[in-house]
Amino acid sequence: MEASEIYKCIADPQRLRIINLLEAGPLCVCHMQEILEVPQVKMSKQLSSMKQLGLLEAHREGTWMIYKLVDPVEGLITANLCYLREAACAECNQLKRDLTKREKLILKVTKIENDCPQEVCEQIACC
Amino acid sequence: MEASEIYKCIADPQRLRIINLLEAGPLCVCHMQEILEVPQVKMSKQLSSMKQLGLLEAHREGTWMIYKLVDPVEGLITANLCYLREAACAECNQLKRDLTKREKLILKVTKIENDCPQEVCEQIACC
DNA sequence: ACAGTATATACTATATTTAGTATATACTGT
DNA sequence: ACAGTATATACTAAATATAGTATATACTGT
Repeated sequence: MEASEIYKCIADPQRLRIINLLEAGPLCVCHMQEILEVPQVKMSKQLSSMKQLGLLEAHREGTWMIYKLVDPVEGLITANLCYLREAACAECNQLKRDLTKREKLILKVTKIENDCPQEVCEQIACC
Repeated sequence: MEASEIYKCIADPQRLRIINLLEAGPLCVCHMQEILEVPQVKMSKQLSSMKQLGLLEAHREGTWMIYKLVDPVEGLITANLCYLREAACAECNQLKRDLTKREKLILKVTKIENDCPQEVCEQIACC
């Protein structure tokens, strides 16, 4: 994977936010949509481009698609997330807020068992 | 300066090479052109966009324009150059070759005093 | 004032990226 | 088989970025 491709990817704030979220653990599309407040098409297209690039992988869990960062995470990604989280800028605050929102959402969906069947809850990070 | 703007900038391999060169010291446009082997227009336009973005600054020295990274260098830039130079990838080798070429060029122009008057030689890094 | 060198800009053509609407696919529970 | 939910894709319009040619500007030395 070329460095320039990775930079192009994270040059889009929305895509950077996706990576930031996934670094904390796998998530399904609909939850990312909810956290980032973007329309479904946009979410889906961005995820698919990042998957194609080789940064993400996905598997199906019922009707959900669960996305996660490939393992091992691309070093350039890790280095930049690490840098940005330390920095004190508007963009970085956004990333932190997203992580908080993620925590809350996970707590919520974990409690409503109808929204998130037990066997799924135990397997994946997003519920 | 937004992180995404910086990523957009270094997402272009050519611009990354320029930054990599300037991190080693100021250079005039024609020398960068020679090292990177790009047409004058392209060089000039890229430099001007990076200057506008606030990454570079320039001053005139006779007919030459000497470009350098702003001081202090944007942290995100430093962090990424640092990372890339350690990495073992095609792009990174290119960056290293550019620095070698820069050394050679500087040695050369320093010796030919006609090409590079003494008072300029002492002031700027590129000759 | 003029020729030469270095650099920048205007203008245009072309390619790339992004966003939106509509539609398709994959799966679940009834 | 059918309705509902989640996700992906095709197609199109619009915005952005890039590259090339020609021309302009800034300076130097004669």
